[in-house]
Amino acid sequence: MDTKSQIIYIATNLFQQKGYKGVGVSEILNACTITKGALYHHFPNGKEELLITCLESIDQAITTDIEVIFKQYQTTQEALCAMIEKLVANFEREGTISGYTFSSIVSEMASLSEPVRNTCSNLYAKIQEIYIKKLVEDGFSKDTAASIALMITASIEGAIMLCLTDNTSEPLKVISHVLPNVLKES
Amino acid sequence: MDTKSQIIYIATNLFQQKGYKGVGVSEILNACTITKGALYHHFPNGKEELLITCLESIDQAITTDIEVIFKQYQTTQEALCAMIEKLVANFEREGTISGYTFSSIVSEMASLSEPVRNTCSNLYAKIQEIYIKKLVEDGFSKDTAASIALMITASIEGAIMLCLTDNTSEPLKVISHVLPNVLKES
DNA sequence: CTCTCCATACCAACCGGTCTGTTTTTAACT
DNA sequence: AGTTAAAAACAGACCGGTTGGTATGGAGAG
Repeated sequence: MDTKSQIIYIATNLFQQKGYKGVGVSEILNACTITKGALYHHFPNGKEELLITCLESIDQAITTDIEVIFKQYQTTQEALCAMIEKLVANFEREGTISGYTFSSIVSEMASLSEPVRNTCSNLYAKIQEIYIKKLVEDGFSKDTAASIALMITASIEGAIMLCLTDNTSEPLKVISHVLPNVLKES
Repeated sequence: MDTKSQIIYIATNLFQQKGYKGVGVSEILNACTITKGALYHHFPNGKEELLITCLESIDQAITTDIEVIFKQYQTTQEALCAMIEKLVANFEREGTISGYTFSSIVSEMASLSEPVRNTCSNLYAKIQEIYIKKLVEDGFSKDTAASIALMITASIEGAIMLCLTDNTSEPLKVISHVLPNVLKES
């Protein structure tokens, strides 16, 4: 793997765990066993440019992953269950959700950097698009599909946060059981 | 208002907006128009002690506020609608949710500081307790009440995050319409 | 005279970022 | 194929500014 990809991969993990300000440039350098010259060669605009690149990398990872799962299962409900199960497994294995969320960055940077906020906004929109598409296939109208997709996104993100605070995978499991109620006609 | 209360009040707002690492001690000092001597007199253990005090202050504010609303309305659903409406109004007035969430601190500090993580965990538990109590009054069993309460908390927190990223109050409004579906028998 | 409360000067550590110089790879020309 | 120039990739010293935190000293109240 080339240096740039490695930087992105490692920095992404760090940012997800500790947020933007929580990770120092030198910490990234140590983790990658590179020096400042390398980092500022690939990311001349520094840390924030790296963050945005990482966010786009997360975007790729999340959306393709979700899309794969959503193609495997017939209904939205089944796909959601499988997806959350994967999140739970991920959490129980690594003690943190890596790769599926970037809430720490959102809540930290939304009020500080417009570019970052925008990138995150597009990311969430893209994820919801996948849900909406499947929901429409399930027979929902476009409007209700959009509402449900938002509800799904919100509750999963919130549940992940509760998992981190409580140090249990329970919240995600509970969400998985309650979400079907949202997938009924309104 | 005495100096200590003022520090807590102002620091709480700053922490909610920018997270823990996002706020410098000197920034707090400027906002309070005090000096380091005052801060470290009232909080000898420094910034983290101040944060935890702020979290407990948020706890007080949130729980009493929610409790007032939940006593005003008959059913959980009505109370929730009123509560979210208040959040929406707050967001549209101030451009940010102040006083009702601390997600930025959670996702940032959960993996870094056990004391902070624990404080946050207790906070969320306390909020859910209010929901659960009302839900049991509505006729739900204790187990399903707990599940629903968690779902409510998660979706609201997630919706707040989406509001911040999208810079709209729409997500909260949508949640308000979808949440009733969760309040049916499972 | 003491104790709470606070102001100020000071500190080492670290922050993100720049700069210059060196190595390594690539491309072109003979 | 061998030589060479240019460009990409990187190393590491250096910088001003800021970080959270400490130590000292003074003002005012009891």
